[in-house]
Amino acid sequence: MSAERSLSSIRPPVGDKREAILRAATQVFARNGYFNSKVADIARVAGVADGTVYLYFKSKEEILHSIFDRSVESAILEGRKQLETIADPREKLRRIANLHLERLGADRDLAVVFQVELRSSTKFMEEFSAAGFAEYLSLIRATFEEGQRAGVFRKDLNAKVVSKVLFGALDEMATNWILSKRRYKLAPVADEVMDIFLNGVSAA
Amino acid sequence: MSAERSLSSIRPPVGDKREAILRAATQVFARNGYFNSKVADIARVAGVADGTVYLYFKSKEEILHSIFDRSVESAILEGRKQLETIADPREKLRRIANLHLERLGADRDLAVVFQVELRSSTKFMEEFSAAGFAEYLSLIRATFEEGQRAGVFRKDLNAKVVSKVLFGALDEMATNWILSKRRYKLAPVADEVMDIFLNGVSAA
Amino acid sequence: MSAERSLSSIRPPVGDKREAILRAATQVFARNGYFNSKVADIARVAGVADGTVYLYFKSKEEILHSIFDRSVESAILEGRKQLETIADPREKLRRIANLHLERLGADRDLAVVFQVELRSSTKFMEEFSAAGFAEYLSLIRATFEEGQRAGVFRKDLNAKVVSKVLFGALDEMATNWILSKRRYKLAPVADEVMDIFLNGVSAA
Amino acid sequence: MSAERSLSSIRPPVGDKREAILRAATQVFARNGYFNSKVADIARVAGVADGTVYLYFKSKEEILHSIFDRSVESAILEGRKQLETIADPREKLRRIANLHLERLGADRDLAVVFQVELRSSTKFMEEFSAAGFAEYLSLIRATFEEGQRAGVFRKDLNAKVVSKVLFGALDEMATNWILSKRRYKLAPVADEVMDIFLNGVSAA
DNA sequence: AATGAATGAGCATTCATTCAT
DNA sequence: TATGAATGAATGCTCATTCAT
Repeated sequence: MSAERSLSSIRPPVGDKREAILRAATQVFARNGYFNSKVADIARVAGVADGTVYLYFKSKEEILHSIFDRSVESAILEGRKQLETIADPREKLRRIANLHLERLGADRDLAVVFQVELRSSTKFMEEFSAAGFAEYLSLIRATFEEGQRAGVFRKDLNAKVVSKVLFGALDEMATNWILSKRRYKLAPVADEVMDIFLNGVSAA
Repeated sequence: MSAERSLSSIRPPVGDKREAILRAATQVFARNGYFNSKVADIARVAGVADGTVYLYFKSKEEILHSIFDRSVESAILEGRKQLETIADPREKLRRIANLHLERLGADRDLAVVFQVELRSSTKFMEEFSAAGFAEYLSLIRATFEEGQRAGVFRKDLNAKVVSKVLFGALDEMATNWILSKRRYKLAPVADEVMDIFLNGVSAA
Repeated sequence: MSAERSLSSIRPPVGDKREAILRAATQVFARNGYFNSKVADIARVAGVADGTVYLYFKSKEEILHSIFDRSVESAILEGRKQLETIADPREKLRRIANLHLERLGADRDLAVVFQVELRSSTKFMEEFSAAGFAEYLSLIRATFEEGQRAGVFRKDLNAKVVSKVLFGALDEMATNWILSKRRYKLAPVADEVMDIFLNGVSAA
Repeated sequence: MSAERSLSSIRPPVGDKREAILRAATQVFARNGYFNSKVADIARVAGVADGTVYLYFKSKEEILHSIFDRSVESAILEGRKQLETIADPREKLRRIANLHLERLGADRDLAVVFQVELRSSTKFMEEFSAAGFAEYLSLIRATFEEGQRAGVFRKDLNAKVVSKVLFGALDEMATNWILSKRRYKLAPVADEVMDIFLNGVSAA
């Protein structure tokens, strides 16, 4: 990486502008809302011309999709990687919860886009749901089912519902954090949620 | 009733048009999204002229607010009323959860507006949060605290977090129901959620 | 007239509402401009319902015409009457100038409508020109020609141009008075104008 | 010049579109009146898209202001320049009068905008008055005062009133020319006006 | 690849006018 | 006569997208 940087010409590396546009869009969408954001604003913040945006993205909507895709993809990758080193399903779920809130807590603008802007239309929600989101829920469900088989989680519970309950609880924490006037750390909230959740789903 | 109708003048009852517009807007917003909905569409569905909408509402945004206000107000009223007849805090929370999902499950368009359209902008979310929503969360929290004092709920839990966990779980059920291709009854899901939740928060 | 008044019922005399609407319109047009004035505003100021305006006038434009017609008509009538008692053409023109500025100076709103609003469109200007205005200019011209025949005014001048010069000078005084921040009496300005004018047109 | 043209790119010169829009707007305003003119009409006549108008002007109103500003500015510049070569204050005023009517007489549409459209609202009149118009009146007044000091004009006259009398007379000539069905040259009328005016204000 | 001037479809809102009562 | 709720045509302006350079 250092070699690449030192060798690279003054011209920015390929993909640099694409990144800049995604970062700019995250900021602009978070502060003005998707529908009130102008492509020109994104271009200005990214330091490129309006037309340049269309060299990297087909439309304003595709930018929103890309923000989502990029983040969920990396979240799932990192999640899977970390879970490999953990054996206990309860610890696995704790890890998922922590990662979930850590990531959102680390980038407020990104969190706003995820918690607010991505919910703007059923159409988008459906695509959103169809894509990485389903995979994310699956990861939770699979982990829970693993725990059911291992006898650490109640076998009478519907794993699908359980995974939604956990996701919903975490999602609500993130949304509340965004909207809260008070400034507090989001990640630690994961422990409180897991306390309730694990107590609710653990086998006697 | 038939007598009343036959005697009443041909003129529609006061508030008829306002109601028609709110109903039409709920449908239109639900199907196209708030930002993609045209006031002309709402007027057409409501069976009035475009200009008539502005005799009852100051702006398109005020229509969205009115849909929210009217529904939350009636939900809280009904909730409080029903809770009066119940003593057990666990049963109270079950009742809240049931009402929550029953109401949304009874009107898919309204549910879409609540679960999707009302989340479209931080600005609206903040107002939304500030208004009836905060009151709704309070109702849950107060009920939980009542249970803590009565010794039925764990005293080591933060009531604020607990109320958000419950709300988040229910909210997620509603959102999933809307987005689901499968058609199922939403209200019964409340029991599954409460099974996990109450198990998680009940005192040993 | 007194008999008529004392005999009239509590109900306002016929024409009362028409008058009220014209007065209201003069005020509203003067303060907001013709195009920015709403018929509803006029109705409110006149103390009648919106629809009532249309019982007395065919359209908003007709109200403007009526304000003009009524005023010019009465101005010409009064002008002719007063001129009958004067023999000297110079005095006659002085009288016309005084009446012109007295009338406008007596009702600022009316003056604004005359000096500003009535000039808003060539279409209106043309009609305006065709109607009473031409008659008014004729009155000035005839008086001047009378003076030429009597030998008091220069015979080498074109009476048409002269009448426009006088009208233009008076008109400018009125417009300036309206736009001026300073509050001063308009009528006395007539003497200053006539000093210059008569000196310019009088025979040696 | 031909070389320059053949070498210059196909791209039109900078300011070309702005000029085209101003010219088109002058024509459209003159023929339909400011309030009845649609921005779309202006765009069509200028040969540009509707949106392009807003790349050069902030609003429809700004177009009107710009027409006025551009013309008055150039008129004052040219006026001052020509006056430098003249010594006699009487000749200077004659020159002003001639320029005034020559300019308006040379572009009927522009004249209509000046004599009619710019008078449409007190608000505009006030701005209009405050801006270049005041400067124009000052130019006349200063010239008259110069003549008073030189002993060629009556010292008993109020220079402010005198300048308005002259402006008003010229203004009326322009307005009448616009409204007249007959087609005649406007500029020569200046001499007739000045004949009366100078006779009226000259010292014995 | 990059630019940014140009495009033109799209829409919330206003308000003169009508008409059932 | 009088009302005022209802109408619906009309338009300034925005902004995502294109494309000549």
